[in-house]
Amino acid sequence: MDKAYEPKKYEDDIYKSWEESGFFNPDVCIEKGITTKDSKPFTIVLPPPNVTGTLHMGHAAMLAIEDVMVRYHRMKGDKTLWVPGTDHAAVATESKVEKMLIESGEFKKPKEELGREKFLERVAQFAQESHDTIVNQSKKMGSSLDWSREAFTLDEKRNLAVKTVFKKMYDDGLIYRGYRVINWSVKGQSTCSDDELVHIERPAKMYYFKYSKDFPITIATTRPETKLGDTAVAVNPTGKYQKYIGQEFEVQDVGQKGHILKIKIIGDDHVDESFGTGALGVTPAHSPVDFEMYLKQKALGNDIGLIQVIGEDGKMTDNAGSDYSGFSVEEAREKFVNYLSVEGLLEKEEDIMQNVGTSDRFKDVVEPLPKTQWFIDVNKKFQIDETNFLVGLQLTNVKNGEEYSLKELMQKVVTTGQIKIVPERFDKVYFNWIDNLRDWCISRQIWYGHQIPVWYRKGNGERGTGNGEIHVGVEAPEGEGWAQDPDTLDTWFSAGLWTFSALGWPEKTADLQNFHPTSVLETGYDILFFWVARMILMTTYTLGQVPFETVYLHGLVRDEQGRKMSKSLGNIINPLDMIEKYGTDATRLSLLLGNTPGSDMKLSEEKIGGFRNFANKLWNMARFIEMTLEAEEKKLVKDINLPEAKTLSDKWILQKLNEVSNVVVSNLDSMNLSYAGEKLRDFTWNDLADWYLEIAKIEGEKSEILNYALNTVLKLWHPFMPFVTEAIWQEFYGKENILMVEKFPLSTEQNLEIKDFEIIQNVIVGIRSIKGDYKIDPVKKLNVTISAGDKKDLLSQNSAIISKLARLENLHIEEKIAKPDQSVSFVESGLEIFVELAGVVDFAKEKEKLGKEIEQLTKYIAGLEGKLSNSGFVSSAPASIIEQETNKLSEAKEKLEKLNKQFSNI
RNA sequence: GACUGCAUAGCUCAGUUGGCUAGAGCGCUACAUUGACAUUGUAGAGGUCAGAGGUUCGAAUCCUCUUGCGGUCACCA
Repeated sequence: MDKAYEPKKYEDDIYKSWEESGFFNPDVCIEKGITTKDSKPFTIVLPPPNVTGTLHMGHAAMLAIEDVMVRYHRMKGDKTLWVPGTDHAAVATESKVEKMLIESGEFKKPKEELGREKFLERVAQFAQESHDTIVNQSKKMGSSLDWSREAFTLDEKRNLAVKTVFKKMYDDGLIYRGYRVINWSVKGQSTCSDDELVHIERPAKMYYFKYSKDFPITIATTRPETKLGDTAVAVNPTGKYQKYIGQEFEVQDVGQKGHILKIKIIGDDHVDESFGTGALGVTPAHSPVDFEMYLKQKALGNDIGLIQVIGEDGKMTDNAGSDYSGFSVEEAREKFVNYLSVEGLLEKEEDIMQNVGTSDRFKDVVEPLPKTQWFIDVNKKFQIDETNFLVGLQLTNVKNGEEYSLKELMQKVVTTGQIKIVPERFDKVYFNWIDNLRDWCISRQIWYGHQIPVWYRKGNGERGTGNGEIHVGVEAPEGEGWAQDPDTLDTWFSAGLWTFSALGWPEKTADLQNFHPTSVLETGYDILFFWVARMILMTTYTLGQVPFETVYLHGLVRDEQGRKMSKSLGNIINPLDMIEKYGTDATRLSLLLGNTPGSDMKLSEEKIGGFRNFANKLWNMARFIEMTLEAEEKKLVKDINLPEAKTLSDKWILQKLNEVSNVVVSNLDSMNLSYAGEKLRDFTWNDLADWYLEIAKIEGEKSEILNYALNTVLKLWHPFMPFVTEAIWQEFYGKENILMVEKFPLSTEQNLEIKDFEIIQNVIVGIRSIKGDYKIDPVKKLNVTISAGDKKDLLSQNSAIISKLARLENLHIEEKIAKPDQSVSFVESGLEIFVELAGVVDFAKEKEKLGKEIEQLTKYIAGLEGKLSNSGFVSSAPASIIEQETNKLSEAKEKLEKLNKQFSNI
């Protein structure tokens, strides 16, 4: 073995050997007897990265976390599957390619110049390249994904799933075509859903004005130009303007000569008297709230009308009047405000802070516009019909024939605990989101994505705005004159089907039977709504199953100052660079340890470097063990049983090893990956390397235990650090033996008494501390005398260890012995340890130190005594606690007695 | 505005159902160093667990309030 572990030398070959073994594929594992057909399944579908570029640290964290879970379960013998895939990411990818084509100078308006088909070819080509990069990077991370099952959200199989679900929802009346005010991105020339809006706060002006001199009510707005399309003024039904309700005004010359507004006064509870002027100018075409009011009035038989004054291009329409038509919103605003002020209609301008919705993708402020679009109705009830489901109805407390809305179903599976969210606090966030959820606009006016499976003819406009024939189906309709809706679906529609579409639905595949519902959905909390919630919606509706049993949410990876990593800040840590520099295992550990689910993690290069050191430490421990065995002319054995403990230290390390195995198992089961890893690191470095390996050098003849401990530790570490552990394993046992599919050390009941060893440790540490305190060269060998009482045999049996590790010249152990001259002492577990320090003992210092210790101990004893004499404590505390406290007290008292004696002897 | 998270050593964080003289890693200080490892070892310093009340025999842990910093959602014209 090399002196230092060099990740680069091993990683690629090892990954290749895993791939060649076929063990990423559960079918192969069954074939080779690693698991069985009937074993418990463990499934994760990878949150598919967008094909928009390369992987970042967030992806790396995701891959690392999921790979730990997957490798752990595979080693446990579960039928384990991790399905890879990528997401077409519709808008994100399309706009990225468009931008690239423009930047390359090849095109000015790529979509126009190329046409739909050619443009999509370009996008597909880019997506393919991105995909290849992503796959390679995922492999670099060591991800044990089953590549034979790879899926893409826009491939044929997934397209079939999308069309099938669309049709089903349409037939159930859950997907409908509706004329609504939607969020329009002028820049992107497409709708976006409510969830894709990012609200930003910005300064704005609030204008107070009247439509005309004789109009009775003043209104307030931040968007005066839209007021050219007002059709009503809403007032509180019981407020100060109550008397006007029902009146209708024909206002002449608004904004320009001849522009007439017909304004009805309506009552609406939504209007808050204390805000603005207490009256609201209703612009049904350009505000979702106003549109709701419009619908409400219409339902009451009062059609107030709707006038669209802003077009899809963000410019004023003819409806705004000839003076405004064709002007930009900003220009029109200036013009109209100027008009109002000249006419004396403007009462007040006020500077305010305003929240506006911007498109997350296109970064422009969205324009609310009325358009006919496709929506998913989240409130409409539908009947549960178990014959629709592949494997029947599997939702807790949901019965066949009952009626649910999609919202209710989404709530139900979490309230019943059928889906568990980790950390739990995100339950509330989830429910809060559902409570505020409105119908989901799913149609997008872009080309890259699943084209809506709807065809129109005769009397229908391009997007079916008329009342002609319509065909919704998986296949195109037969006959002449049909045209498919040119729009595509929101990328989250297909992503919502991911757990089951990736497993082959709507075909009745074996994978669906075997691996769905999936076990864990692990992803960043930032896409809880976008994706996780929508998968729950789609899967419960389509399959009558939950998509997954547990949602594990990780936090965002931030820089060491806690800032988001971004190009503009220049603080991006690239996972591939870190892998190159420190190795994959170190990079993985830095993302796995030292954080908790759901909270953001701060990452620094230093941290990664620290774990590189650890990987090397593990390597060198293995190297040492190999050399030790060689020296003893022993061979490392792969399948070694629990060896017999010959010495106290053996007992101790075997017990510790067992304890840490149990901790790792139970914490991996409860998904505390970080805690499991930290405990394992502490054991490996502190107990095994720093103590036991040092003792092995002294006691010798430990080949079996060293062999056993190393094997166990490599297995325990494998899910976290697959490469270095596998490298060591194959170095020892040959390339035909693959650690990845070895049996994970399961928890056992073993209870060896290790207290005695801890006494030895404390004696050693105590002596070392004295050396440190007196600034004595660690190499200098000292004489130590121990007054050991009934522990004399124990200490004598372990005197070699004490002498060596504490670097002693002579060690005298007696049952009872007086303090030698020129010595300092300490008390440990009833022992008095005297360290001879000829010439350097500073009695004053010694006395001061002892005094401090006595003082502290006295306080401590007083506290314990107080506790134990407190009748409340004695009567209400559990017996085990009382016993524990009693023991503490007697130990402390014994120690105090000895310290007092020493103190008076100085 | 509603909801929500966080505040523990210089830094990053553990601390699982209340039972600690409050821990780890990094950093810092001192010392060591030829055969597993300087990507190392040994030891040390460093904390009124944000503040104030409360519940309890017992609070870093539970409750209330205050302060500071985040996050998510939201139709206030």
